[in-house]
Amino acid sequence: SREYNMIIDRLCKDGLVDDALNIIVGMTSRGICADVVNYTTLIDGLCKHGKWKEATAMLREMVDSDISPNAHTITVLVSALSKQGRTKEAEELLEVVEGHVDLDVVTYNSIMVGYCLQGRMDEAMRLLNAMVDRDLQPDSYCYNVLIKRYSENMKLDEAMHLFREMPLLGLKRNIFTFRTILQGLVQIGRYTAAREILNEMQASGQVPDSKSCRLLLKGFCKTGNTSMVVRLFRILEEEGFKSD
RNA sequence: GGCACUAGUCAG
Repeated sequence: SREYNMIIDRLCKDGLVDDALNIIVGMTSRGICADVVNYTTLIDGLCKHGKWKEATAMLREMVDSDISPNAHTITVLVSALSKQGRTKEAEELLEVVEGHVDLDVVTYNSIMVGYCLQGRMDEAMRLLNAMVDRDLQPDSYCYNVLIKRYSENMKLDEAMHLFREMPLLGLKRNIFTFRTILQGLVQIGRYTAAREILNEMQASGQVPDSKSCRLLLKGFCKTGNTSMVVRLFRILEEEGFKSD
């Protein structure tokens, strides 16, 4: 069934969801039982191509075949709803399945992203706390999303607070975390803070990626900070001017 | 018990 799933997934990601659906139909007609992974993969494909009706039909078919949805399945649905701004329905779905399905951080994060997209950061933070309440440890991914949205909304104090909180919770700040916070700081002209973060980053052994360097370079060029410009230029040089 | 493995989160 793994082999089938690789095909189903490939077809879905190539936009051939109808063909993917036919694979499942073909499986059942040959007496091969599609499993939760197969259904989830297809439902994800259907959701991502706007075929919500078909997606819910597949969910029903799955449940009718006595296959219980798992965290992945619920995440796929919740994520689709959230991205359409249907966060209320997404939360309702969670309420229905809580206690039956072991939801994980990714599931809650998907709704959190939905609230972020609506600019409802208070609700997004509520979801972060909901994870903790359910004994789920929010991961770097969750924090990166929040930091990014706070930064984009010019709420750098909130963003910085989360950024500082990460190591205290044992969360590793990766290249995306740093890029996001640097982007935010440069955007509102907090160059000194940006420089300090760069120091911190290098002190912790992280190499700033070229995107981070370039956005910093742009900022420090504007302020005429020659030493920083030179420093950033050197980092870029060592990386060989990659264009990611 | 450990590792690996086919699906999910704005890291476009």
